[in-house]
Amino acid sequence: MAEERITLSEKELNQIKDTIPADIVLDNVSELFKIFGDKTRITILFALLDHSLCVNDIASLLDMQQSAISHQLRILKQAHLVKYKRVGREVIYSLADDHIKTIFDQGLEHVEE
Amino acid sequence: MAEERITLSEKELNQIKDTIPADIVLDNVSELFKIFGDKTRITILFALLDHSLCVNDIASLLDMQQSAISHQLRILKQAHLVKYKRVGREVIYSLADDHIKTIFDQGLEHVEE
DNA sequence: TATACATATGAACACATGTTCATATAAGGG
DNA sequence: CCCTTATATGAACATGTGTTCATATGTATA
Repeated sequence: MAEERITLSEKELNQIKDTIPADIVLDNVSELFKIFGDKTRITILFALLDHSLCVNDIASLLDMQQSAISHQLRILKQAHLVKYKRVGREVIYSLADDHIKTIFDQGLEHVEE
Repeated sequence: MAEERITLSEKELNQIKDTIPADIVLDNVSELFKIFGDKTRITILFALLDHSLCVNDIASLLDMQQSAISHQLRILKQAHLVKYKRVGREVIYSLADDHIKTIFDQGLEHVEE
């Protein structure tokens, strides 16, 4: 009986390799998801889906210290996921990107299975 | 001049709180994204988008040790992101879910801005 | 300008995470 | 049966991460 070849040849491996996104893209995508992969941050983003909020209100909503929220907002800022404007003493944060909702919806769908 | 109220009242905060998904959902969604938030894992998933692959071939593709790949596959298994079947000595892994591609596409879109 | 309020930030700490190494388990071939 | 190949797994280790605490910065108001 002819042996069934399971392990791929080098040529086949190279063809598959070509279908995988470039290294830099993999870095950026995993970096993006890493940011979503924290409960505090994703809760902040969900809260901002429909409302612009100042830091203290976010801290109240999540029942967390203002400092912890500030640290996380800095991370979200650096990833261009939120934007902000100063209004008097307060700083109002809002979402920077429309993809976020779509990504979350897909995540929710997967989770709800 | 009437003071402009910026900070939200407790009532308003509660209304916003109601729009945020339940705690358990936030746990699950952040857990899901946390899994995507690792370059090795997301590369494995990209490779599996179009092909079923055995462990060694995945290790070759990523140029990583078999052990590291096995550990990551276990995590992907536990999250129901991949499924597997044993074929002789080999174990063939494939994607378990169709949402994955959609989520990745959105992630790529965000990154490519 | 002194004080209070809102936010940001650095250091420290505890905890989580990913890889490696060694080895166990599983299966097929001689 | 023994040997080789394929995969899984536990322990150890180094590194990364999120929160807290203390404090700095920025802004308004008395």
